[in-house]
Amino acid sequence: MLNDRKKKILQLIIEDYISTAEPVGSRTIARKYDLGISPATIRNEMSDLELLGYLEKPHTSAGRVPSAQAYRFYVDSLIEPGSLTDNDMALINSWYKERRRNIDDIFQSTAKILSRMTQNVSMVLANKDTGAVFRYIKFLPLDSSHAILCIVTDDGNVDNCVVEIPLGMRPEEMDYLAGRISSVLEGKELSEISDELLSALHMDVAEDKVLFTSFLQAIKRMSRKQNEQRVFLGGTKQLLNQPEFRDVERVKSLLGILEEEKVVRDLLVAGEDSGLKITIGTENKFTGIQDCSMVQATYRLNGKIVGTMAVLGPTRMEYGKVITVMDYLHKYLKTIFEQEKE
Amino acid sequence: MLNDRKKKILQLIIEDYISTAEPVGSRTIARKYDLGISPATIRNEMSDLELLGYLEKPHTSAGRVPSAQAYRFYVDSLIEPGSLTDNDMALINSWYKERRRNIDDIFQSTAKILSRMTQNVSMVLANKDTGAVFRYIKFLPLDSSHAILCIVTDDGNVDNCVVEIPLGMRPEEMDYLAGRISSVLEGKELSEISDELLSALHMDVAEDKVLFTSFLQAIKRMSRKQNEQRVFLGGTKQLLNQPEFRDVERVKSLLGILEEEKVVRDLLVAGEDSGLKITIGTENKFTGIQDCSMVQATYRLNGKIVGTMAVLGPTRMEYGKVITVMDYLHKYLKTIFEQEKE
DNA sequence: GTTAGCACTCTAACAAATTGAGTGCTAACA
DNA sequence: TGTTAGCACTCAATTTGTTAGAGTGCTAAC
Repeated sequence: MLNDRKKKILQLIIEDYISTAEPVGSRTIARKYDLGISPATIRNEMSDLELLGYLEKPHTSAGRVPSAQAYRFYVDSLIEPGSLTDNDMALINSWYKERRRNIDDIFQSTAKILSRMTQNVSMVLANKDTGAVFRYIKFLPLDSSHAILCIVTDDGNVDNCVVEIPLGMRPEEMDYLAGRISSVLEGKELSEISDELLSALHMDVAEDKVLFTSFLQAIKRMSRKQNEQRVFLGGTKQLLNQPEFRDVERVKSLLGILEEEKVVRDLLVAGEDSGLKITIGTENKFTGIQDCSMVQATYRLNGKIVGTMAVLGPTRMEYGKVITVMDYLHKYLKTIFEQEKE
Repeated sequence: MLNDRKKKILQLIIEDYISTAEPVGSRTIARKYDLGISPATIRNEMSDLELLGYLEKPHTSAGRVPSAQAYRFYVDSLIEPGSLTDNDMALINSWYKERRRNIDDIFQSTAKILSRMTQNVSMVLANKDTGAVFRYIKFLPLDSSHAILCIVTDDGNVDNCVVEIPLGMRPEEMDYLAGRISSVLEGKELSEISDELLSALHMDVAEDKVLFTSFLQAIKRMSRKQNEQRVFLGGTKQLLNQPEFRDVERVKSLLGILEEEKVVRDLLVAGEDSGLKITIGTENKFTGIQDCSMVQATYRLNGKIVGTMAVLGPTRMEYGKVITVMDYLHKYLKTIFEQEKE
């Protein structure tokens, strides 16, 4: 185990490196932070820390740089939970208010805020299965040959599509049909409306084939939408602010990965189990981001995963800040979602 | 006026520079393209072209580079209309099919395709005012204290929101209210439903204040959505492929501009009048992109502007290819929109 | 255990030398 | 008169050389 002084020195080196991106030398530590010991002593300690695998030298006469192991130790043992400044909180709140018309806007804002606050790329995965329950369908007349089919769920969502009215069908007949379909599906969760159920229904109302096909498509679309996971990215531009990404090639390769929605989704899903997950460098098994770190937080509502958010950046990342921001966003979202459900 | 040989040489220089991004020297031209004249002769011609303002020298002993004037001449007189390869057309068609669920997806795909085919940033502005006409509103029951307010327009769009039912109000009363509002607004274009009209309506039904406010919000939102212009960007990542943007600072500054949706919208609206508009370098009056060129095509349906698409990149741009691609997309969209309207 | 002193190392920054692509001019040629 | 070979000249880019500075590791003294 490291003694207190080693810990302290290691912490200072890590934090200095995080903020400057420059290798840290013994004199820097002695000058900047008053530890009451001379550079030579610090040098000896650093030499030990290097031997123990916590520090690395880019070359003989540069300062030292934290290793992945050092970051791991840092996030596990050294980091102290911080809190946001009032200013930051006010900023976040105002950014959320900027544009909030539907639930997707909230996720989009979260991604944006996360990246702005951390100067890194952010990813938000929204699980949409809110367990909405089918209520009824209804046909609204449009013109002589078309009607609008509305599917109403108990969360107040309405999906609709235009359907053609079969020749000669009267409004009462359509209402009757709507009633029959409704009574069968009433109370079912959208996600549990299976193909079997629908085809059973089909037998029942087979006479009105055209109309039923339209209905089938609409309900399927709605249930798909319901189960859909959506990915929101934020701050891909922020990458360019990080000295690690001064090199255009590196930017390109990372952006290439982020462009593949499927990859991002897999990446996020892989880390969903634990509440807060921090992967440093090669701890992450996805190729292409193994020189990056990722902090991911998954949030649940009544035990169900609602979404997960992550920050991706160079291993030299402000882990403390990231965690603090995520924590705040987490709480903020919680309030919003609970309020949404009433 | 330029004689044929000068034209030919200028064209070769421009095209060589477009494809290599390197200043073009007299020997290169003589070697690559068999004009039957020696480098010395070409040198004399180039010297003339420089005097005439078509060529510029980065420095004494580099080759020469086309001036803005040269590009202008090129797009006006030298460029010959090309056509897409079968391969490209197949690619475009498949990309369009990839994801097409609603009208926005089409615009998004257009932006994506445009950027992929041209290796530059693309912008698509979608005007949404389709001239939809108000038909009627309808309340759908949800639970004892809530209903869903649906606003139906003649194009088959339904906007909906959950409203609270005033205590003690019976369904018949709500239907009556819906009928009254509907009869006043029926047949009006959403964009012409003014505040005055709504407040006049308010006088009329003032007794049901809570419900009416909800309705007001919904109709306003719908009319806003109707007039909304949406901007779709594509291929901001492509920037990094252009040698002109090897410098991270330049990338940052351009991305900064593209991030401001309002700026992009203004930029696109400014060039909407003409069918095809090419601005080269400082011909564009917007600051920040004056070292870029922009090719913009505006498409109309029945005389009304439906949208406009543009490609933004370095002045050294494959104008011919860009125009060809846009032309194809234009035709493709036309088919889709006409089919959409039936 | 701590520290001052010092030789040693290695990069980054700067300067000087070299290379090579390209031009402009001139004189000769068809 | 238009074309071309030849040659001196220019200038950025590359290479090579030099220096300064930051940092280390070791040793000996405290």
